Amino acid sequence: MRFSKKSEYALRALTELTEHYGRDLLQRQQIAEQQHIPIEFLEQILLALKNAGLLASRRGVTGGYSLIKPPHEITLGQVIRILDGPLAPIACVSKTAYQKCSDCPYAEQSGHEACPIQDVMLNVRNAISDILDNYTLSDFAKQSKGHGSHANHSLR
Amino acid sequence: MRFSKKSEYALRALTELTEHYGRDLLQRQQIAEQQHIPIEFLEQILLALKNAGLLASRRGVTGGYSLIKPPHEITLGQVIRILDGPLAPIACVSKTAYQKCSDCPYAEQSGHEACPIQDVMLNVRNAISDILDNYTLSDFAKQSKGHGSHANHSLR
DNA sequence: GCATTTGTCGAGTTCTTCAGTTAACTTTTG
DNA sequence: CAAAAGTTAACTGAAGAACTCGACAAATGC
Repeated sequence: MRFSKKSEYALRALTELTEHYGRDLLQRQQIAEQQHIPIEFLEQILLALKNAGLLASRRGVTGGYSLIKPPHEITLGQVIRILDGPLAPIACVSKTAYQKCSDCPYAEQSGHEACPIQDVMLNVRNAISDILDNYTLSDFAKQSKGHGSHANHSLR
Repeated sequence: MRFSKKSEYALRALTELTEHYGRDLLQRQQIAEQQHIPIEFLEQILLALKNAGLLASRRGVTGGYSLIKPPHEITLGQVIRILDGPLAPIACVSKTAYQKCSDCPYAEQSGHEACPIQDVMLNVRNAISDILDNYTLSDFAKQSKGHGSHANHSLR
């Protein structure tokens, strides 16, 4: 039940980019060094984030990447879905990529008796996305600076 | 961010075993047929559950498996950890299998400035285990019978 | 305009895990 | 002792994770 390195690296790279938001461009190499991420691997992560519309880039000697949207509009859920796919722990409870369980004996019978597993897993999915879809990059940056000042609106 | 088939099959097999708790033994084959699980794969799952102390077994012609503990004492969290390992989405927030992030620039510095990622991921981990460690096999069975009667104590 | 520096793109590589299979056991019962 | 069950370990094929490489395209600046 792990997130991939891709997601983790993406979040780390985005914290760097958040700190430079509205100011200057950051180059792959700078990010890679700051965050100890293999540069060629980071490259494809940045590309994915760019294709997803989160980053802008410029080529050439003064090139680099920058956030294209304000940090408080980018949620961790968005980022992780870009790199790892849906958050749901099993496919039959995914909102973004639902798939009927092929072999579950409870799946889609006529009387549509609820699958007990599906029921819990939906709770799990919702708990995860409640946190990750309400936590933005700006929350991130706040915390890494003034450690402790974060409101923690993801847990009651 | 998915649970494995092993975990899913384990939960499905355990619902069968829960229904027979305190009565008779269930054989691999019966479980496999009821739940459409490949029998040889199911076998290693049942073995893992047995080695973890959840099941008893008997060999021979009248053999089979049975729950060794009452269903209300077995949580889904226990089961999933047996087959999939820790629930934590990244290793540095696992209670059962903590590992220091090797490359994270925030990890364990002298002033131990908190890692912002670690902070959110700990919330995620706790949200998941709040659900899975409080949901037992007996909750499961209740729901698959009288669908809808389950108290749902895992979400507020 | 050519060299240098950066990003872009596609493919390849290595390693591990997932999901399932096979085969050689041991134990129990009739 | 044969048949039916569980036990154990090893094996395999496919997929995914985590990088790596090489050729290319655009921007800069002398």
